[in-house]
Amino acid sequence: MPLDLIDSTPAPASPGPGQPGRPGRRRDHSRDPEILDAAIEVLAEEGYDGMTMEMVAARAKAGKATLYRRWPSKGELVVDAVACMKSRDLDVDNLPDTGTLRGDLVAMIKPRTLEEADRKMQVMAGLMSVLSRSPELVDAINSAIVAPRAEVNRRLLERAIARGEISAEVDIATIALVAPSMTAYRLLVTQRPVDREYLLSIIDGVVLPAVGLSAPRA
Amino acid sequence: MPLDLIDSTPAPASPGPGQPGRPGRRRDHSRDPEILDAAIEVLAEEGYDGMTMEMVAARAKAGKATLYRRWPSKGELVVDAVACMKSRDLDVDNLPDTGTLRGDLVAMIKPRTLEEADRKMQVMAGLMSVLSRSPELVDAINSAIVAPRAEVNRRLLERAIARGEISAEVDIATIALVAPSMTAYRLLVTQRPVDREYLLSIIDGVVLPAVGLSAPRA
DNA sequence: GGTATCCGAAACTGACGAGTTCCGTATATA
DNA sequence: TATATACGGAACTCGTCAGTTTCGGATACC
Repeated sequence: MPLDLIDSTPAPASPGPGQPGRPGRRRDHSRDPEILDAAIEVLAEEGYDGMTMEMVAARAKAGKATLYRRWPSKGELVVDAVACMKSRDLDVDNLPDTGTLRGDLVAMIKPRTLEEADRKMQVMAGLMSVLSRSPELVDAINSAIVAPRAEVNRRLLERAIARGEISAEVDIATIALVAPSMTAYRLLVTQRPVDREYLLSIIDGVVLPAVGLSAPRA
Repeated sequence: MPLDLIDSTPAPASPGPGQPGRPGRRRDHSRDPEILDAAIEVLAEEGYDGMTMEMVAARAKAGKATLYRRWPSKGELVVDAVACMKSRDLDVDNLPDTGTLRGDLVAMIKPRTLEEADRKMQVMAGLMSVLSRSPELVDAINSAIVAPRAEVNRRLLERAIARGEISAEVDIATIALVAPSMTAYRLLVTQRPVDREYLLSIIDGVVLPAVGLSAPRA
């Protein structure tokens, strides 16, 4: 394995879109998203080492040369693809408010969301063994996958405190990690499905009791 | 990637230690443990795809040919190595009893245990991207790494119920997964250390509140 | 001591994949 | 319509690694 995910050279004074020396310099970046999406798909299915540039090119109906015209290496393509994976999902500043913490948490369980989380975790799994050698990949994954999940829960918990539903003494930071951690573990480690039932057992069996609430008609 | 981790042929009617046709058939399996240990080490450091048979052989001070004399393929060596990784650690039927759930949980935090869990998680990470293609690897990992961790917590929780310290209504199965899930997430996904402090925040911030107990002088 | 067997080391084979080069074509500008 | 550019596709180089073969040396058994 050529384990330098990223070439250490700090970018050759980026030429930019309009190059001086020549008049007609047009670079068509319109197909970049297709390529990045293809990379994510292959990554989720095959993992970093299993993914080949040929697979990505084929999936994006592009030539391998085109990939190398845009990204200097497989590693950089992957980092870019992960960084561009930020979800079309719910945004953190505009979460629906059901009036109760349990309602808010349960409202997060939607097929669309589950499916997207699933995909992200597959990508995660495929990159796992490479993470320890690539700080930039760790960063990309953190801001695209890891951070958003905990942030949502943190907001919901803060709101519950604000409305007086739960005590301000609870360890929000840690509790916000419970669901993300347990779903990731379920999916990655034990290889079992994260379905509505499992999520409800986390909410009603762990999170709510931990903040001093109880599930409805237990 | 040659993604047939295991050759599908079901073992050719295992010759066994004493072969009939020939008189002097001796197979020295005394160095198998060294080789398996070496495999685990390399696996933890490089991941499945990064691990080469040459690395394992060198680490075990053995010849590559010797490896292939004992295991038919890299995949089978890895499955075997993982299966033989069951810890020298505390056994599940003989857990120290401190008299309180918190005491029991905190007593599990020992450098020795942390370190071993760490190693296991590194191996886990290295195998992650391969898991989806190898059911036998999933099984091996489950019984060597995953199951024991939750089992310990389940026992401690049952004991707490038995002594009347916590209610029998709590969702033991799910709560027993909290610590394993959160430590795995911390280590694998967020790449931060699982130290005493983090473990205490799980115990005092999530587990104890979830079962209706509270941390000492919060 | 003779013999059979297993050992570690090293050379070898074959496949595969990253990255490069080349070529015929499509397209946008002029 | 002429020209330049980037395109997809295919052929190429080159390193690496799984798995095999070969060999000289050590060791247990007779």
